[in-house]
Amino acid sequence: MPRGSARLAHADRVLRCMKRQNRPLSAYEILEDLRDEGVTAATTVYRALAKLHAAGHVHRIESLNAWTACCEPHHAETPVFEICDDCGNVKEHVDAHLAGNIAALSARSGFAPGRSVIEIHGRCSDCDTAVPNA
Amino acid sequence: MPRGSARLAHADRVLRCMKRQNRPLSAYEILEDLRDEGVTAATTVYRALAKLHAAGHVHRIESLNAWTACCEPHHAETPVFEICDDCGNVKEHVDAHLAGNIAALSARSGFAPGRSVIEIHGRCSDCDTAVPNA
DNA sequence: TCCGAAATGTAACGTTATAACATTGCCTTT
DNA sequence: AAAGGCAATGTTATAACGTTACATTTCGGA
Repeated sequence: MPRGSARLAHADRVLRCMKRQNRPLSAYEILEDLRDEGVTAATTVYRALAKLHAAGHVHRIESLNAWTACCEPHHAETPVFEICDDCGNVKEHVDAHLAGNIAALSARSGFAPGRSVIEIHGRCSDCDTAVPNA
Repeated sequence: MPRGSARLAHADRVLRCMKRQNRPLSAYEILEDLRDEGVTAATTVYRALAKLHAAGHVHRIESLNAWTACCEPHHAETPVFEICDDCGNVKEHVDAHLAGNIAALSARSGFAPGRSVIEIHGRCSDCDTAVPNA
């Protein structure tokens, strides 16, 4: 492995790895993917994910204990994930209506909202078409 | 511990334990709480939680890896949780607007929605009043 | 060149969840 | 009463996910 160019690059490697997939990856799956690129420890992956997450480049899917690349840098918006329980594909949305609902609900109950987790499980159109009645 | 009445009761004990708290508990916290009531293994707690969850008596808070008692048996509705990151309190809501917008979003994208996870982190009114600018 | 901050590695540990299999108590049938 | 079934529980081990602590390496700037 190129020892001289190893600096600053692992976070990039992690992000590239995630973008190669269209499904959420666990930190340990990323680790396995990147072993031959010189990443050897879970710690490194988690540190990279923390940085990428802080920078808005990746999201954590709470209901899967897994991580996915952000489709693009929409900074403050709350993402909505549609998760196909069949093929594992995840699609990211930003929906102003949903965000408004959350704000309204919080306002009614006197709650000061911060980050929101919205994850919809189900079947994507491909899988649903393939096996309509499952 | 009453060996004769130990049968069939652990799920009830777990539920009672959860209702004594107004915050989500991890399975291992429940286990510690119930050691002196004769529950000795994580497996038992998880089995009880699975049954209670299937029956709609408890919810899992995905973003906390923890569990909370259902406020009341609203069966098919998607619950919305407001989670105070300060005091740990969790409030459960049912919001028809949110549910409707999720359905609408899914319809637009051809996704067949099943269960949804909606968890709003922030500060409850009590904590927000106590320390308005934190 | 030397220093310090940031990145990484290593190892151990903590937390959450499940698998595999044995055991116990209760209930029904005979 | 004996036998058998069944569901709940226990025991043990392990998988999966995540963090901590500390040493080492590397890079960039004074």
